[in-house]
Amino acid sequence: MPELPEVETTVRGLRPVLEGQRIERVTVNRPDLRRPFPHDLGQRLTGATVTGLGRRAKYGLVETDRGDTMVFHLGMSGRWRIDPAEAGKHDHLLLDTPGHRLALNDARRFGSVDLVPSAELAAWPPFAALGPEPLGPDFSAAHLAAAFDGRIAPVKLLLLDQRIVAGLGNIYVCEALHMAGIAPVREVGRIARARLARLVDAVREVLEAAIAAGGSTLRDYARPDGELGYFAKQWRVYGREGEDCACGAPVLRRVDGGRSTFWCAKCQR
DNA sequence: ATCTGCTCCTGTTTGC
DNA sequence: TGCAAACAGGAGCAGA
Repeated sequence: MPELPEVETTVRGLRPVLEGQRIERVTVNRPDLRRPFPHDLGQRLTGATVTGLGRRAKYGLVETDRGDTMVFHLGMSGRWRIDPAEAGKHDHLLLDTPGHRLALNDARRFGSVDLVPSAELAAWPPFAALGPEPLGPDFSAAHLAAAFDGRIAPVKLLLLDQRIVAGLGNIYVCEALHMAGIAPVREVGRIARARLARLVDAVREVLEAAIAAGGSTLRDYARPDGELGYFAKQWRVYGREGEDCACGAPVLRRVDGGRSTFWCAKCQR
């Protein structure tokens, strides 16, 4: 599942083959993913030179010299294939530069591609309400305390709220809560400040470890170069229902609205 | 404003 | 063996 670390890994993988390159050809094999591509995507990208790559939350950013930024979201199954040996069944968008072919492949089509004037990115509706980057300076215990104040929702739910912190998904929220010793169902308004500080540290630690490992994988995530990430092996609770936590107690799983939560009732209170 | 629950999509895994 | 149901889940939205 591409969460922040996987998107960061993807961007880092794309940078050497895209930065400074001219997009000579754009092929749209299918005009939409989760929502339609911009109708003039090909026209606006063809001939443009990529001036930089970046990331905001779980979105990848491809900035061009035309004043546009292509914003992509990988959804659940999205990945960029670099110089694929053969056409993939779900290669929805192809970008050809003088040296490489890039294919955006997304079997489950939960992803998106948009073209946004670079100067208006911050005000672009999907970005306008995003919270701070979890690896940035504005994500702190004080920030969480303010965001959680007076609310009764379970902490896991609010950590998934991109308006509070931008970039966490189901996997890393489960992992960070375990690392911080906080139960997923804990009401946010009843978490002591010191524990929020631990949570902030845990979020940063788990994300940085995942980026260092090259991004996680479940089944269908691949790095841009096609190599599978391997951080999955380091998960403490995610996907480990019934196995022993490091403390010896079993890892538990519950499902809310079709979404799984993994935790240890002994370590997390 | 907050919260719950549903929808989208399809390849893979699980269960009978 | 074969087929159906479950499962993965980010984001957006309706409705209470």
